[in-house]
Amino acid sequence: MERGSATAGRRGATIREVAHRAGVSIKTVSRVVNNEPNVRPETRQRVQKAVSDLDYEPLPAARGLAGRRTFSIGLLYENPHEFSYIQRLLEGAYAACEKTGHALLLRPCTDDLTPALVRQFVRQTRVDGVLLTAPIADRSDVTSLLVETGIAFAQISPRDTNPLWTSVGPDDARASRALTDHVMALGHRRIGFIKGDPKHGASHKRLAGHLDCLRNCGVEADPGLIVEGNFDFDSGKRGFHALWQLPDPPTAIIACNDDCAAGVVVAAHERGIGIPGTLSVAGFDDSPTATHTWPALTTVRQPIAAIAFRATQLLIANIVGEPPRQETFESDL
Amino acid sequence: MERGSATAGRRGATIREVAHRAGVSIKTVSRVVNNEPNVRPETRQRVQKAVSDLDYEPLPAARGLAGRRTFSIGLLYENPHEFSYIQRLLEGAYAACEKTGHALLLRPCTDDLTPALVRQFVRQTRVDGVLLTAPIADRSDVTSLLVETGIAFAQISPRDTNPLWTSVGPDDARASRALTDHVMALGHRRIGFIKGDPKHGASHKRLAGHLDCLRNCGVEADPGLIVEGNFDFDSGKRGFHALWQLPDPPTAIIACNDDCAAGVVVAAHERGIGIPGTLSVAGFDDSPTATHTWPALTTVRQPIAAIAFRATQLLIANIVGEPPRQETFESDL
DNA sequence: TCGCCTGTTGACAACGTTGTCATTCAAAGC
DNA sequence: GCTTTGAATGACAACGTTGTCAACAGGCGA
Repeated sequence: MERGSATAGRRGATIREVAHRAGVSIKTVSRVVNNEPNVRPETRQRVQKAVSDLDYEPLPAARGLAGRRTFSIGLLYENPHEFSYIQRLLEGAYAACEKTGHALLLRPCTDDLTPALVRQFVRQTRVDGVLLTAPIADRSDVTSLLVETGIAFAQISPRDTNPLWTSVGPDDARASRALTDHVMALGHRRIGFIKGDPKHGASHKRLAGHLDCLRNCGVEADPGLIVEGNFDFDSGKRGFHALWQLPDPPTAIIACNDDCAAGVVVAAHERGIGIPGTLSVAGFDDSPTATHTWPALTTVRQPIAAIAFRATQLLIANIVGEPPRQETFESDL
Repeated sequence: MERGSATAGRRGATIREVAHRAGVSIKTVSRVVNNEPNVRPETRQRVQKAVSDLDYEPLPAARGLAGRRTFSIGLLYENPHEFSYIQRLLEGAYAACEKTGHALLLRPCTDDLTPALVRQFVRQTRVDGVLLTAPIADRSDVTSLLVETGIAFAQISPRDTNPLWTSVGPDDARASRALTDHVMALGHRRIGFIKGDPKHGASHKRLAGHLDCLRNCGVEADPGLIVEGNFDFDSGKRGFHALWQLPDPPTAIIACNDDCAAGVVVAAHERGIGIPGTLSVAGFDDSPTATHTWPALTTVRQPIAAIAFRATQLLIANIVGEPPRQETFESDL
């Protein structure tokens, strides 16, 4: 037990250690950290050096207790009836948090997310655990940071599962097999497939499921029918054009998600191609796009909110000592 | 200064007051509140009564400091390139919070939101301030609760502004005038208008702007051309049918948002009506739907992220003592 | 020269909870 | 009847920061 060890351990330096190193009182450190006036520039600089040397970050709980403010903002919003992937995710995660009285802290990211940013987030907020959504769930630099820091996390829809980590996701391969099966039952044999963003594990699993199904049905896969994509509308348009210019174009196209499928539909319309007469289109996600496109897409319903709910539950259980678990959800057409 | 007043003031009861009322030690109260074992059922009950009598809610900061856990979960997600209204809202709010080191706590709501739930949220999380998005921003029961409790808040896209409260929103009336103007410039004179959800201030402002523009152009408004709606896809389909069965149907339809407009487009397609040949359709929001519909909709781009960013900035400024402000953002076609 | 500010710094007591350990009391075992 | 055990309870010290107030130094006007 290295409970009250003075040498800043895993738990991070305290204001007292910073004060000691800078040769000032804790109050002066507090003043510098909070940008208060009446500190000699020279002293201020000395404190700032100590702060960055020790990588000091004030503990929000202590600040809140002493200063009577939490440095947090609540955001109330009303979820419309039809909502997007991320809204469903938030919905599920919040529902699980609410049950146990946990707060849900948001951190929207862009694709230039670095481990340093994650580190800053967890250091600053001191969250008990972190939910990693795809594709962040597969960033090994992020997961290893969390493992090192000893912060619990759960992966949502990761590419690979790890028996040591908590993860929840849909059974993408199975869903994809079912979708391809459905399309083949309609009589299609030349089926185009537009891949999703390679950063997402789902993209690979969906392709694997598709190929699997073709093999099972004794249809030889034509590599030319499989084109790149990245989950967005434009990649659907591009995918359509790539497939349609083939000498022997497909009679059906499966896109890796609904936005992409919508791109296919629009591109086909622009070329005057009848849907579903000449070309059938299917997607994944059951997003609003699927029903708002004309004609409505065939799509796989993914229980996103339920997945996020379960992942959050397992994460919280893991925080209080339960072993990690890996679960999979079924989806239907 | 009623700093350490023993009589639970605005600030809420402490564990000590609960203990006193129940005639036990604070440790026993702690045990009951945390559902720990080894408390006589009778004692437990007595404590629970005191807790509910005093409306006691443990202070997260104190818990966090003493117990070394924060009861909060971080959620990392990557925003796709095209995203919905709420995602843009979160994006903007988070950006402002990040600058000042505030955490963003989420609270998704449904339309049966009660002041009691809001109360519970602010009591439990002790946020410094709250962002109210439309339509919650116009819930006078919610705002008056916050005023009474003395919790700072900012309204995003409220129906009415109040010089005492911080609010930020788009200039809906002006945007609507511009859109109607645009449609009329294309030569349309019989323009259908599908209203938005009456709970949202934007619905009323957009209608007002529309009527305003007609009046300015010397066109008499036909009440039959204005039908009910509620912002969703289905209400667009219903709106279309209502307008199309008129003896003298419109040549253009303006829907109060893009989802609704998408409903119009699909319903028209189902009837085999050419767009934009026979009927023109326009919407609001510049949501993904607008570009993913075929043909692409005319829509008004609303700077949602910027609005949320500014609202959050003003809220934080207000928390530290700045006076409330009301601001408006322009939008373009 | 003597106060009197004003700017800088620190000592110390909150803040409200949980963890640790001691104490009490009743039931069980001999 | 006397110890032993374990459940129930409480006293008290953390936890890491900010608010309050006192102390001190140096500059300035009277």
